[in-house]
Amino acid sequence: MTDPIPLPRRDMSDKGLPGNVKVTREDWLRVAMDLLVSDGVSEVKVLTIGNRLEVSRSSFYWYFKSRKDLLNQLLAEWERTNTGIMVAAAEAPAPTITAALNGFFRCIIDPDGFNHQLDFAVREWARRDGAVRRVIDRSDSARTDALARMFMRYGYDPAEADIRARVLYYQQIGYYALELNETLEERLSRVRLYLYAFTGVYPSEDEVEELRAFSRQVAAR
Amino acid sequence: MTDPIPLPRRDMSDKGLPGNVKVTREDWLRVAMDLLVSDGVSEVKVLTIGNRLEVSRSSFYWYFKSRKDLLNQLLAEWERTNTGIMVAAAEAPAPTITAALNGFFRCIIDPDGFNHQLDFAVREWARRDGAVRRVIDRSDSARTDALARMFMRYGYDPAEADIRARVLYYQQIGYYALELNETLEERLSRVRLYLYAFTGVYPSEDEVEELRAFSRQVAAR
DNA sequence: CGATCCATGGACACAGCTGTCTAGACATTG
DNA sequence: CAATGTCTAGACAGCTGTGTCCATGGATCG
Repeated sequence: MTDPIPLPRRDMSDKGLPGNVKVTREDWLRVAMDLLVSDGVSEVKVLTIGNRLEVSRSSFYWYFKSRKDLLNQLLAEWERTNTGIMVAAAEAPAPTITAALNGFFRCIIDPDGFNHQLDFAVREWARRDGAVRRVIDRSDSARTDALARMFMRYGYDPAEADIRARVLYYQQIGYYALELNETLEERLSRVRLYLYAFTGVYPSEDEVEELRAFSRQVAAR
Repeated sequence: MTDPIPLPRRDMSDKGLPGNVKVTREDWLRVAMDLLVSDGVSEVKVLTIGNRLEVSRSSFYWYFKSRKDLLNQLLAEWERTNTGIMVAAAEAPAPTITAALNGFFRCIIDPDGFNHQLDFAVREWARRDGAVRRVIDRSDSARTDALARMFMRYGYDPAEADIRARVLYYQQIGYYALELNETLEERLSRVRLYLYAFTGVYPSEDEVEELRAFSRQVAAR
């Protein structure tokens, strides 16, 4: 982790950094992203980030033109990651619709997959910024379209596929909006009926068990 | 961005207000609620409200102990109204489950019913305030419980009723979270399939038409 | 060694918001 | 009429946040 060799220059841990450098541009971005995710855009403050990095606030302006400049880059980062992951999950091949839906839920559950806290922070941000609003609208369309195509691949007619995609996607966003704190077991106990409610088809026991196993495995690490 | 929008000043400049009085405590509350709904809790500022009322900011402190005092009353107002309306809609008698669901949607659609913008503003507020968070949790439970009982009244077994209530409620919250701007006709074209997706049962043509008629009537006024 | 560049810290100006204090303005009441 | 209570405006203090300016410290390279 702490190499005596210079160059890696991205860990805040020690002085692998040359000269007077204490933090990098990536450090500023990383802490800003953490703040955006945990506390919302209004808490992404130059002062706060500087304090966390234990670095003077004015150093910020060496790396970024302004606070707005920083925020734009956070938005670009969100756009680059979150939507692509969900669309890919919806497009992954699977033997049945319930198995395909499992793939969607795996992407939702996986901490390395869809970052719902980031998604929601950006969504809140969009409430007061028209430019952000437009970026989000594009992503929402891309996601629901991908989910509708998923249903269509398993024989749902386009109108029903569209509705089921919307119900599924809206429901998932709503689940996050509510910020419930269910236990893992509560959620898992409902897997079978959720899969049924979303598809109109009962999943096989193997499929139910597969999603439960995946969830427990994720929770364990 | 937040330019001084004048306006919501009361109609007749001095409507029987005695003496030097320009605005009432209710004026402060009303404008504060408008701001909460449209721009979120962070925009509920004493200065902003005072400007809109065209009244000195310092008058505020005659009516309220502090900004926090004002916010507490807005929260109480929300608690008093929004949840009760939705629970009542879920409990209203109806001949079929699809008709009962229609009742829920009517409450959602009616501008005098459930105020989703307020609901969402309070939800965002709760992200950074534990006390608000607890108030909301109570309401969410009350709402989903009422919806589950609605499904059970039409013969769904408790487990399935619970899931369908959650899918319905989460989906509705998600719909608002996305802040889509569909046209009325887009929404209405999906009524039949929505009713089917949520219940597993196709609604009668009369039921579909009844909700559409209600929507158009609301939109017209 | 000295010139140069990168990165930082601290001072400063400025803006927005909350909350306090005081001097009044105006009706009501005695 | 005058005393009282109710409401308001404006000045002021204090805090937090952004952005600019300038001096300085350290690594690197000629």
